[in-house]
Amino acid sequence: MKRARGPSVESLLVKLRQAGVKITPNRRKVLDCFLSAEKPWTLSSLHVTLGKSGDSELSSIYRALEAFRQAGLLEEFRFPGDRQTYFSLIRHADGGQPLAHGDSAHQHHHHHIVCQDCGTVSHLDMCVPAGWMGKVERASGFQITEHHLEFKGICGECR
Amino acid sequence: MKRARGPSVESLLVKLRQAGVKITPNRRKVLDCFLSAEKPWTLSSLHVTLGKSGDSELSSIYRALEAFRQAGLLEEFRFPGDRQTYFSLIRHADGGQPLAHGDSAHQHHHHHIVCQDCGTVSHLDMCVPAGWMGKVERASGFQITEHHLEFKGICGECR
DNA sequence: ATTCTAAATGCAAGTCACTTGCAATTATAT
DNA sequence: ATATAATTGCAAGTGACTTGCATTTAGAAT
Repeated sequence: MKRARGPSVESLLVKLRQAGVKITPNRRKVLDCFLSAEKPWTLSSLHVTLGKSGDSELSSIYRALEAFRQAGLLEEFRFPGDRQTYFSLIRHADGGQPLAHGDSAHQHHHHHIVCQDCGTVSHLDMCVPAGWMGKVERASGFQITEHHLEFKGICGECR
Repeated sequence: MKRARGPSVESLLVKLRQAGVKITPNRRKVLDCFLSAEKPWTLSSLHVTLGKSGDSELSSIYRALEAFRQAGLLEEFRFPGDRQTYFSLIRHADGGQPLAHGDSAHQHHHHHIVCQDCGTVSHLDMCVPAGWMGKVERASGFQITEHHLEFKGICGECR
């Protein structure tokens, strides 16, 4: 599994401040989860983790996720057949700074891949070829603003 | 929007029979929805449609969808931020016949694109380049068995 | 450091989209 | 025509959020 450099704590806190999001002890703990573990989190997994040590309320975590997402820190995604919503830190192409506005279409140059045996979720630091995206736009007549690509497969361990 | 030829009624009924799925009036109506409308259906949209004319029970439609999916007729997918599960007929690459077993990884050569303004869902009869999928496998160490790609954008009408 | 005020929290209750249990029916094979 | 495994209708249950509201608190302004 590849370890990619994510955004710094400071840049995230600045973003939150700018969005008018207050940093409470609970929210700091939620943020730390995302910073410390190279994996997508769910509302439930955060609640299990933070419930023990930090006894955070489910609804507070929920609202923290919403606030973080609206502030542009998190992206959400799902795997087909899975009821839960996953969240992970948005890692910008330049490794920490936000891209210019309007480039949102290709902002997240990574995707997710989940092992169908052990459930491990791995990041994939590559994106579909830009030229292919152009083909999609021409073929569909749509102007693409977002795309979500998720993989299932069998990881190296399980093979 | 492109109109692609889907599987024939007969081939679908054969598949269901083979899977031990009985064809009841209700299930026939569900199947007809998929055959008549070039769009993904949800449990709820089918219930609204069939509730009026055919007064089908929600749970029966639910179980029909499950049976159809297990028999290999339907695929399910979701759009991030959308709570509902969508279903659409699996349209094989050759336009009606199932592919050889083992080719499931690249069986569904189409994806979906939803307009963020009007909500229209359109099929996209193309798939990521096979060479790129190979790159993904090498980069991740995973053997890919499934991939799901959904787009959001602005359709020709809304632009 | 103290005050102020918009935000966040805890708790409880509500919503939505399924999902299941079970007794009564019914599509199919024989 | 009969047997029987599948399906149905109805009701109840589950999981994952999502919201309302009174109370508390982070962070800005003194």
